[in-house]
Order: sequence, then structure tokens, then C-alpha cells
Amino acid sequence: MEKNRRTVNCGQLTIGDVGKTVTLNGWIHRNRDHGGVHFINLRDRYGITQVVIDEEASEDLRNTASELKMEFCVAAVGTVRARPEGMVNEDMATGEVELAVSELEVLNSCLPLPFMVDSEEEPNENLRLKYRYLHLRTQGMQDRIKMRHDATWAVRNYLTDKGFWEVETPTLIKSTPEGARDYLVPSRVNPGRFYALPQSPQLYKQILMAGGTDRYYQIARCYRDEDARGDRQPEFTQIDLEMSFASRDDVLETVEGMMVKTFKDVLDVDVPTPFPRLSWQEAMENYGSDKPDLRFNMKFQDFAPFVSGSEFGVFKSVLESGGTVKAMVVPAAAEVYSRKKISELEDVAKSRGARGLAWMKVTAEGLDGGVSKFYTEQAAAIKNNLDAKEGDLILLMGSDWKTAVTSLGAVRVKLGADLGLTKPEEFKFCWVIDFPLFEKNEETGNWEPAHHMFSMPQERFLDTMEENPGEVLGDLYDMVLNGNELASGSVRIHDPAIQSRVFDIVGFPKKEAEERFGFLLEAFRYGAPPHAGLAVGFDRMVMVMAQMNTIRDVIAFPKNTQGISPMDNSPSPVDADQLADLKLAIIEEKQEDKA
RNA sequence: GGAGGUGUAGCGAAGCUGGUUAUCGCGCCGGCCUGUCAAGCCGGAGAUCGCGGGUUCGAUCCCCGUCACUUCCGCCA
Repeated sequence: MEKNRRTVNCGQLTIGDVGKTVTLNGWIHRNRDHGGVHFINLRDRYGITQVVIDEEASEDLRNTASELKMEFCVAAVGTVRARPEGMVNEDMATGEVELAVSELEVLNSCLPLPFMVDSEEEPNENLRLKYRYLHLRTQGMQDRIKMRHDATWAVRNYLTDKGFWEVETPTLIKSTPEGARDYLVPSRVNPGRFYALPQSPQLYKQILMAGGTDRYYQIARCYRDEDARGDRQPEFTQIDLEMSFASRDDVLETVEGMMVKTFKDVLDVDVPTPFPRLSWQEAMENYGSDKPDLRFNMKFQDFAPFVSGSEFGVFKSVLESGGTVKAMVVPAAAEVYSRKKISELEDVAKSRGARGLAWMKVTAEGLDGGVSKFYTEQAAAIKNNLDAKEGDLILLMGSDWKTAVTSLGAVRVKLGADLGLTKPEEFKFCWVIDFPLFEKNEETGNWEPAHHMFSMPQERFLDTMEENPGEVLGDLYDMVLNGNELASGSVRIHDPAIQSRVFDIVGFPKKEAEERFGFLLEAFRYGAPPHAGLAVGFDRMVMVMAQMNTIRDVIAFPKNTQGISPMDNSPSPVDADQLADLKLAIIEEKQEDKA
């Protein structure tokens, strides 16, 4: 390699380099053999340079050139020359020049490709993952991997400027079964015992606060053994941070600044601050989601005032049983949405537990179609009250509150996509705050932490939180971007007395608490400072920045939805010896079809 | 665990209501070609239509089952 090592890269030659003798290393991107003259587009990470083997070239050289195939890795030595008049390629950074080759060395050949590295058409995802090294060569992946790097760089710069220290925390930790399932790692030295991979560095970062670190961050890998989605896979990356003596607003402002800096540095996009703040209640009432997509409006409105004056019984009984009836006006959708398409929307609502989806279309005269016949008398009032205009579609949802808003919320999301209201190049941040601290488990009737047990109840609930846990709001906050939950955090409990009361409310035995995270509780008894923090889903953030639909497109080596890596075929069985070392045995699943 | 979608040469797709020699583009192989840049022209190879069963005179097409991928629900402190 020493001999034909590159002296320049494939993206840097310009007209000013004409006459120089240089060496390029790269891949055969395109190969155009005209019989006489032979053109090669040589590609590396930095760009593409046209390499020319002239007719006058030596037989040796011409033979070598004719052997070249797609994605061969080669070294080309030659002289930079200006392209002939009229032959300049305006679309190439190096389009004014070309390399007249004097020596060509094949550094490595390439098998026939399973798919075209340069194609407009992407092969299916499984193939992309199997041959990840090839897919990583594509411009799209190169751009996204760079974007991801740029984003980490911006984040590290910003947080360092703000006085944060990056501290690593263990990845072999104690298993804490609440929350997501843990990935377990057996201990050979301590047979029968297991480490867990961290779902987040939560406990450690709080202890860092107790340890006087004051401001901590970490670009941390986290692991959760749950089924994958487009925005979720077994291992993912968080920008985890925590601040001592900080209020909620300190954290929100710090993170807003981090987003501003990151979007500016990486995309040259100016993100306006402060981000709008919605209470969880508002988000649910208006958008039916705790991660509302604010790129389009279509807020829900209360339809209850029109229910009693109508013969439509379904909504009446909903209200009588304490439920909610919501209306959503879809602008200019009456024409586009046929019965069939509305029934598709209804299916979405049903998948979220709704019994149905009522609708009517707004005409110049009044209301038409669907359930409109029940509301003819109130048509004018409805139009006026809901601010619905001719050609609009009104969707109505009646159910218990939670089902009503969440199912209509799902419909809203689908409409946003179908109507082209969710432009990927638009970035609408918001904060969702004031989450309930406790949720009732409908099956057991017990109170459970909505986030985790270390989040602080808001001060006004402190005296009375035992009386009605369901009404207690926590100092919790989520950052939402374009309908994606991008970050989540809270002000933490640092007072052992309050912590103990929270454990009591969720019925978490003191003994068990001491066993699981006694070390944290103990730390709090040694003058731990008040602190607050949050974690940003880094993969999701880069996904939105790169305008992709799945985090797998911004992760170099992702797993598929089955948790499998098609490239290296993990997870895989292990040798009996390995299991024996760990004192583990595999339980074979029973064949149930034997009768 | 559940619901939907997809599965046709190496890749991306077409194949409408059952009858085709299973089509097209890219790639691959061979040949021609002095200025291309998604080069062009001529020729060629390459497909048990995911797999298994069924209906039918006949199935890529219809039905059932199954597998893989994917989207969503459940799950994700």
C-alpha cells in the first residue's frame, strides 16, 4: 500500500491542481469503456473524480482498466488535467478536471454485487442490513452517519461550554425488574447471578449529583428488552444529562439551547425558542396524544353542547356514563374523503379501542352525510361553534375520555400524513409538562408511577398527595418534535422522606426498596443536592433531522424488528462449554402439537 | 400474543377479473464503439413466481396453512 497510497482524495481536485501528479485511492463507482477512451468515476467518502485511460495508454494499462468492475478498490496514479472545452461537468465538485492515468493498481476486487451501491432504488431492508458494509457506501448512509457524528459533536461542544462533564457509568449493573424487561448477563464468577444491561444510567447519574459532579452528561447506550418499532430497537443511544441545584426550567432552557445549537450546526436550521409548553392535560384534550405533532392544527373541540339536542343516542349515553364527545374539523377534506376512506379512518380509531367514528360533511347549506340527519336543527350552531367551513369534514368521537381522545388522536395522526400536512423538513418542537405522577393500574387497582419512582411531585401536591394520588402532577417533562417523543425527564426526589411517601403510595415495600436501590437512598441521606435532568433519544433526534422514518436508517449496525442483526446473525446459539461455564441450561420448548 | 401490508431472475418492479414462450429497467456475460459522465449499440445467460397443501381440465393469480420481512396494537419505569 505504501507505494500507491493516496496523495489526494476523490473530492478535492480543482482546476488549480492541473499539471500535478497525484495518486487517488477509491472504489469504481462508474465504468464507461468506449473502446478507445475509458472513463472511470472513482469514489471515496470525499467525492468522485473522473479518471481517464486514453487510447494512447500502454497496453498493460488498458488491459488492467478493462478488467475493472463495479466497486473494485483501486489506486490510480496520474496527472491532473483540465477537461476539454465543453466537457466540464457542472454537477461534480471535481468536474473541471480529470486524472490522466499512468498507473492503475487493483487493491482489491469485488464480487458481483447483491445490489447497486449507487441505485436510486433501495433494496429491501433485510438485504441492506445483511450487506451493511455495502449499504454504508451509499451517499444516503454516508450523509446520515456524518450527520450523526456532527450531532454528537455539537452536543458535546454545547454541554462542555455549559460546564457539563461527560462521565461514563457501568453497563453491567443490577437488575431492577420494574419498567422494561432487562437484558441479563450471567456472571461466571458468581454462578446463578446476573448483571443487567442498563435501561438508562438513571441511578448512577443521580449518584453523580450526590457526588458533587454538578453537571453530568453522557452519550449513553441503553438496552431494553421490548418489541421493536420504527423508532425503537433493543439498544439505543441517549444524550443523558443531569443538573444539580436546578429547577425544571433550568433543564428545559438548557436543552432548548442544545437543540438550537445542534440544529444550527448540523442543518443550518434556526429553531425558535422558547418551545411551546403544553400541559399533559392540554395535549391529550386537544391532540389526543402526549406527543402531539404541531406541524398541523386540527385541534379537538368539545361536542358535548350539541349532544342533548339531538336524537343520536350513542353520544347521549356516552355523556350519561361520564364519557367525552370530541369533534375534529378536517379542513377541505369532505370531497377527498369518501365513505370508504372514512371507514379506513374508523379502523384506525377502532384499533385504539374506539367503537366507531361518526362523521358529517359541511356544505354551504348545512351538514350532509353520516350522522348529519341527527343534527340538522343545530347545523348552523355547530358550524359556527366549531369554526367549520364548507367543504370541511367533521369527525366525531364519543367514548370514555381516554379512549375518545387517544383514538381520535390516532385518526389525527393518520390524517396529517394522508393530507400531506407533515412536511419532514419542518421542525416543530414543544414541551409537554405537568404529567400525572401516578397512574392507576386498571387490573390491580394499584397506583403505579407514570414515569419512575424518583420523580418529584409538584410542590402544591406535597401536603396532600396521599389523599388522591391520581390528581398529583409531577415535575415531569417530555420534549416532543414532530410527533416524536424526543426526550423525557424530571425533577428528582432528593428528600428521603418524600421518597419514602412515594414508595408507600405505589405500594413498594421499604425492604425491597432498600434491597434494590438502597445505595441511592443511602446517598440521599448524605446531603444530596436537589437535582433534575433528562435524556434525549439521540437516534430519534437524528432520524427526524435526517427526515427518515426509522432509527435503523441512522444507526450504522441496527437490528431488525425481530431483534436480529442479519449481517452477523446475532443472537446466536452458544457452545455447550460456554453454558457449562455459566452453569446455565437451555429449557427446550415443548411441542404442543403432539396429542 | 394480536391486526394489516409485502414476498415474481442478483436488485427494483409489471403481470387487470385463473389459460402469456412469465414482461420491463438496472446489474451480470460476450461483442462493437475516441469524450463519456445514469454513455450508447448488438447479442446472451439468468425465475422450482417465499414454502406446503387445497379448489380447478388448468393457479404467479382463488382458498387454507406456514415462514420471512415490515407497519401498527399489546409491551416500552
